[in-house]
Amino acid sequence: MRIGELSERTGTPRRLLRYYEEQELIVAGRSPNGYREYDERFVDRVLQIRGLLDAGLPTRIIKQILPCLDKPRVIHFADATPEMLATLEPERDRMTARIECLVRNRDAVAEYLEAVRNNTRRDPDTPDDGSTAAEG
DNA sequence: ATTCTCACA
DNA sequence: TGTGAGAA
Repeated sequence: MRIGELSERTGTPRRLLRYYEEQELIVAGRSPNGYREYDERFVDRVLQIRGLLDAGLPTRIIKQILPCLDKPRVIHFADATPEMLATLEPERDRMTARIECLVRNRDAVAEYLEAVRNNTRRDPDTPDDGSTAAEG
């Protein structure tokens, strides 16, 4: 498939797909006319990249771990340099911290929503004549 | 349609 | 990290 189709199927702007290629996150084949050619598995690959990026990982790190994620069943221990592991561990901790932060905020929002629901059980369309100022 | 590069937030 | 514009 060409870049347009991959773009639609991954919800990723074409511009961004080329950017990922420039960052060496993906490598596209080329048609005789110079157009990029992608095969089916790039759909999942791009989705995974988006996920890692969204988790806060820099492209530089993703580039390193992507080959390992590509073949989850057979991890290439030889590629796991001490330097790479040293880089990855802080990233793992950052992800953990991010998750905890999200959980806190989700709970805070949920609590707010709950409180608001309890206070606004009247229909918003109903004119307010002030008779409901004090409740409960 | 697709490609590239330069510049910028 | 991601986008816009111009040109081919």
